[in-house]
Amino acid sequence: MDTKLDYIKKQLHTSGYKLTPQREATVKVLLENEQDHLSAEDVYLLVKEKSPEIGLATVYRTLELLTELKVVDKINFGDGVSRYDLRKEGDNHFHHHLVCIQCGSVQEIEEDLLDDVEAIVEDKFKFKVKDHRLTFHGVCNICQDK
Amino acid sequence: MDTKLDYIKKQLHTSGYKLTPQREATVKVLLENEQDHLSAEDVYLLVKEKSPEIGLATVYRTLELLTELKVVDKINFGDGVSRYDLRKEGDNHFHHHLVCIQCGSVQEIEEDLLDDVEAIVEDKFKFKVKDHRLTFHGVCNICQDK
DNA sequence: GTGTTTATTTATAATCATTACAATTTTAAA
DNA sequence: TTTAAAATTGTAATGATTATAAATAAACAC
Repeated sequence: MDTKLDYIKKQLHTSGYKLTPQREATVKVLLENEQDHLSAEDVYLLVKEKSPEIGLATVYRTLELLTELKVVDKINFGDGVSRYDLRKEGDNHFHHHLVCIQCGSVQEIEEDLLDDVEAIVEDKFKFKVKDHRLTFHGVCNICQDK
Repeated sequence: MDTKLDYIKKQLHTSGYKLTPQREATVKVLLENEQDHLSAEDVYLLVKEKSPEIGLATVYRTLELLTELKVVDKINFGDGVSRYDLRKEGDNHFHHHLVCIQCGSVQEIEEDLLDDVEAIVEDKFKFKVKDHRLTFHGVCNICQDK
């Protein structure tokens, strides 16, 4: 059931970090809001509902730690706040995002779109690709129907 | 000779903005440092060398204006500052970037890598693509030779 | 279990990039 | 030139994030 949570716990443990109640609560919030792109403040407020004693700095530190462990990706849509996006277990690259310039919605897509492109980059520029970030800006299907 | 500068001046004018000495000085700095990815603070310091009376707020406002006019792209490499990247005249999308995770260098590439990918996104997700941002993280050719 | 060392958390203060503000200056056009 | 709108300046305010120091909790040897 809770395989994702277990996976993340194991990641923490094997990297030598402790599993504190605060870290567990933060991870649970991320798992319960997988489709959203929460800011640190968002996460803080949600964690606080269940664990009111948590501090904002702890949430920041935990998110930074999870980023380092590649459990989440820290992303930025240009609105001045960092957002955190849970990676799929074993995924080796970022989700791609479709940002609607009319309604602001963010859709996440999982497709492997860049295999060919990465091959070109590696070959032509002798650049060893480890990861990528791809965001499209445009008009979502809902806004197109207006 | 100064076609790019002229082009930008025209863009300002046709959009109803005035060509002030501060704006011109800012644009010149961007043109003289095309390969770099300058932060607002970087631009401010460079402009100040030639035009010491300029204010930081003016640089911020000018860069914002140029972003709006699509003369520059505001980009973010996750280090807490926005950087500004001059677009090629008539270009309709962002440069792509190769960020080296070892030495931190940023290489800019101009290739049209995403035409096929955009077609897939438009078709499969009914998302009308207007622009995109693509960054690769990996190891540059210099660091590979170590 | 007790004590000890180290990691973690907390609350708050500090930092840093960016934006807002009010007063002043400049621009462009009548 | 006069004038009205636009732009700039210096500074203050904002807001996200990070650093700090004291307190707490965890792991581990004995």
